[in-house]
Amino acid sequence: MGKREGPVVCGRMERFMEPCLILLLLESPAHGYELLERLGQFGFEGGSADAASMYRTLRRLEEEGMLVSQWEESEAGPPKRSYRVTQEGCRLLGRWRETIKANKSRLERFLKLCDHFFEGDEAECTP
Amino acid sequence: MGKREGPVVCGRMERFMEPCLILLLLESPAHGYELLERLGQFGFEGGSADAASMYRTLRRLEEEGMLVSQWEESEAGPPKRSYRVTQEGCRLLGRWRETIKANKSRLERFLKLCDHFFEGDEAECTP
DNA sequence: TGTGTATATATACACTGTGTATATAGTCCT
DNA sequence: AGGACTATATACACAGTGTATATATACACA
Repeated sequence: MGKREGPVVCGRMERFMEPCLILLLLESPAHGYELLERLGQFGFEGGSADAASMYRTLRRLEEEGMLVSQWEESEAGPPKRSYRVTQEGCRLLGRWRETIKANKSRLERFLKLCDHFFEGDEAECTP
Repeated sequence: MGKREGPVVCGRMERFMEPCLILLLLESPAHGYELLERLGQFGFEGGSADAASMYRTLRRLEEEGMLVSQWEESEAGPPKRSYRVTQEGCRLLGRWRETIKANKSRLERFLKLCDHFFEGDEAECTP
C-alpha cells in the first residue's frame, strides 16, 4: 500500500505552458489567476507549481514582446494584470504549432511500436 | 536570411529517451552505439548531445534495475556493452505508455483549439 | 478589532535534466 | 605515423521546474 510504484515517470513537456498561454489569450484577453483555471484543459493541475511557472512565463513573454499587459482595478479583490497577444506572439504560436505537431508524431510512433508488446489495455509486457 | 527567427521553441520532452530505449531493447538487445541510430525513428538526431544523454540514461536504467548489461568482445573495434530489458523494465515501460498516451491527448487538445485560429496550413494567425 | 479565507501577483532557492566539450581506447586504412 | 571510424563515458555550465515564501486587497464572521 506504499505510494512507491517505481522510479518517476514524469513525462514533463518543457515549456509547453508557453504556447498554451498564448492560445488561451488569443481566445480572450485575461489575467493570470483566471488563466490558471483555463490551463486545466491542457492537463495543468493548477497547483502552486503551475502558478509559479505561469506567472514567470507571462512576465517573460511580455519582456520578449509576445504579450502586452495592463493593470486593471477590480471591484472586489486586488488589481489584476490583464494580458493580450501581440502580432509577434501570433508568429510564435505558429512556430509552436509546428513543433507540437512534430512531437505528437513522435509520441504516436512510440505508441504504435509499443502496442506490439502489450495485449490491448494490459499494463505489462514480457522481456 | 539570418538564422534568427525569434525565441527558441524547443518543445523538448523530458526523459522521453528513456522509454524509447527500453522499447528498442525489447525489440532486440543491443549496445549503445547501435541504439543511437535506431533512436532516429523517435526524432532523436543522433548528435553528440543525444549520445551523451543516451549513455547516461542507459547507465542509470541499469543502476535502477530496469536493464542489465554485459561486455561483448567485437571482431572489429572496441568492446561493446550490450543491454537487455528486465521484468522491472517492462513494468516501467507500461507506466510510460500511460503517461505518453496522456501527453498525446494534451497535444491533440492544443492542436484542435489552435486550428480555430489558423487557416489550414497557414503559419500565422491574427491577434 | 482581529482572524481567517479568497483573490492576485511575484520571486528566491534548490534540484533535475540537458547540451557542450572533452577524454579514453581499440581497429582499420593509407 | 596520422587520420577516420567505432564505442563508451563524464565534468561543467545552463535552463526550466517545484517548493516555499512574501506581498497586498477585499470580505465574512466572531
